[in-house]
Amino acid sequence: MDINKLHRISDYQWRIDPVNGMHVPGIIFASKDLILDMDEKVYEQITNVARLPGIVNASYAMPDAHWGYGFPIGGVAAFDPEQGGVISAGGVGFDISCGVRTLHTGLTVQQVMSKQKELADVLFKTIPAGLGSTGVFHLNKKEMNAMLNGGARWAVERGLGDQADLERIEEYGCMQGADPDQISNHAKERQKNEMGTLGSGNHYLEVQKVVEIYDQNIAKRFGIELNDIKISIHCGSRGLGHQIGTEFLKSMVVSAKDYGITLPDRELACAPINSKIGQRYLGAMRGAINCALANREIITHLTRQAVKHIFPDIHLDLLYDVSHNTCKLEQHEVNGKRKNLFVHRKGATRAFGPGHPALPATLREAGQPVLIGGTMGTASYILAGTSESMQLAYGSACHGAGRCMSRHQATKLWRGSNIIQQLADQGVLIRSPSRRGVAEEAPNAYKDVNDVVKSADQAGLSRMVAKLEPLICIKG
DNA sequence: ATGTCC
Repeated sequence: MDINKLHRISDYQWRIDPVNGMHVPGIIFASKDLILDMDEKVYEQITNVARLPGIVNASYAMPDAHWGYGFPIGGVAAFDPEQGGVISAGGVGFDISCGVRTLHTGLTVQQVMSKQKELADVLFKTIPAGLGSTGVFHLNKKEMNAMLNGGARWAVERGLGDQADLERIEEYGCMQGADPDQISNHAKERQKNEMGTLGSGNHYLEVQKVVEIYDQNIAKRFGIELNDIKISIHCGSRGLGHQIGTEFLKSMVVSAKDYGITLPDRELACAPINSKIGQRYLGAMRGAINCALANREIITHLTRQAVKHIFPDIHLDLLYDVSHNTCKLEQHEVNGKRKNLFVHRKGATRAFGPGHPALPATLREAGQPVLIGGTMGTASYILAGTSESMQLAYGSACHGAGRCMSRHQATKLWRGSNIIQQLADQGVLIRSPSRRGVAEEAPNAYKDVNDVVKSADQAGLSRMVAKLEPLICIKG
């Protein structure tokens, strides 16, 4: 990106002044080097989002921002329903409520390393992964609707998770306001055999080691110590979310004209929040959020079973679960007034600061855990939401490393088998049904997660708490 | 991301 088009506010905050129909400025939170490496398309997309009706404050981009469908991935934008604000299927993304959860294990590095291969194999055998993978649970129509309404709470009620997990999930594991009637039978059909599956692409399950602590006080509150073994799960709403996104995107392109909305880009198809289709999408998307929460809960259940095969006395407790493709109704202060806003986070993590009422009592003083997934062979990070972040971008932070290369380009440069061998030499065991998938996800196809996280910390979006490195990765 | 194109 041409940095000369931006105004420097600080080393980690840059502004695009509103021009040509932009209602608000654009704000990018990133270091100069990360911005120089961003595609020019990201600039275009940030400015296009700023042209949508009812946008409040600014169109934001997180340090891991890259070119997405309509909105940039790493984009955050909030809309005011009282000012004609819109909701956009492309602003949420296709993999609705894709997210990360991290589990404590209580295992030592020695325990895991002495059983590294066995653990990798049993996890790979137990957790279905890959494109089109199906699970051991099959939902009839009634159960499908119960799942779409109940989320992780539905899974726990059926013995597929712990009650204690629920307070460690955004929305306490159940997104209110889901409307399964707004989800097509086709979307439900695609999902009925896919519960408890990882999926493909950048989705994974990782066994990780805590290698660095940056904030002892918050780490202690989160239950993180140096050399701890954690397990992180990254996946979303599978075929259901994708189908909902596809269908509503088409409908919103058509309906935009009816509502007098001029789209700066077809991919930014959207509808007024206070419109029939806007409300329908909201109900469907909330169902997909519950689908992703239930999916991660079931995968957690399967992971607990798998780990018990090798370590019978170990039980995994949930640290936290974050979603990073959502649109949520939240209260934020705008010019000194509390406003109800619909906050789109696409490839961006909610990062509420200390004291926020949405956080459970056990985490409220520390701030929300922000779980940042790396790539195979590189680090993941745990951060904490800050008070400052609430003012900067509605309490939001980055979500991962962010791609810097297309999947196609990656498969031209690398072979999956070589990547797996290289990582094995570094002590990281990979298990995947797809060699090509591994090549597409090669660590070097991503930005340096260390730079991304440092920018998020320095910009004030979140505070670095701990760094984790992978030992085992089950890759979709 | 995705029954990797209805």
